[in-house]
Amino acid sequence: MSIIKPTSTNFSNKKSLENDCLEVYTSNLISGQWVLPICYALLEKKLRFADFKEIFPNITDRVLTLQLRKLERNKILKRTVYPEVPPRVEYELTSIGNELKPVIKELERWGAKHKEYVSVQNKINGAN
Amino acid sequence: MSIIKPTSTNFSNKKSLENDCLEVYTSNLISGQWVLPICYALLEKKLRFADFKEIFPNITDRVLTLQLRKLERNKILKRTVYPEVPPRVEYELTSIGNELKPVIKELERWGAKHKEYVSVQNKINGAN
DNA sequence: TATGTTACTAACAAATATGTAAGTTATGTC
DNA sequence: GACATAACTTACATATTTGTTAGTAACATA
Repeated sequence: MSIIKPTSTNFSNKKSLENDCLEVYTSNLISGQWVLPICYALLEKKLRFADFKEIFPNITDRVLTLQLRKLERNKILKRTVYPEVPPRVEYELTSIGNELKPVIKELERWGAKHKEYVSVQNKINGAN
Repeated sequence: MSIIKPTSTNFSNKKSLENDCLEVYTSNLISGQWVLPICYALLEKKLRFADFKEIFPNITDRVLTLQLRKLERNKILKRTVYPEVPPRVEYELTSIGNELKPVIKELERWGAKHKEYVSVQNKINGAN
């Protein structure tokens, strides 16, 4: 999400891993601090740039733009610009974007279980 | 995965997002370039340090150590050191680690669909 | 006493992601 | 003509992750 060097070890490792492992491919598509929350919000309804800033008061214009553009590039959302002034831009999930729902649900489900697991383990081991 | 500043904007955003969104919580736990491949490999059987290096020839000792330690810290895997020389250390998934299987499957499923979606879209739009 | 083995660690460097602050654009309304 | 507006962009700074290279420990065996 910014400038990447197609010649770096990092880049080539990333590419070969995402080629070999579909789960890494997906993980790379939904990486980015605000990507999942953005998709989550879009599952409910289409949103404008300013809507996101209201939902996520701590995101900056720059990072919001970067993450939205990445999602657009990967066809997870569609960006519609209305030729008005001041500009109006709407973001909505594509069909494959909408299909992220079960993925997100699964992540949530496991996350809840993990939290529970950790708290139980900590009790057993008498952590404070 | 290394030194983090608990006072940075980045850190506090991350924390508040993972508090509010379970899917972000999970995503943060399975982030790290080699984490999912490591877990994937461990779903089949327990492995030693050198086994990982054989499976992933491009990972370095340092990064492998970092990622394994992160997984251990988060109780996704268990590290067993045998008091021998030369040392023998075995890594295996905990029960919650094993439960990552359906998560991984879901990520794979969506990834395959996404690849298909993108290729179809490209045909429609006459991309070369 | 020197060597080999395995699983690391340390010091440093590069790459990538995120954050800060200050513009810019185009046009309708005052 | 000056101003407000929404959705950005730019230049720069910081934070975090990943990679490179060169060790280290501890003991069994040669």
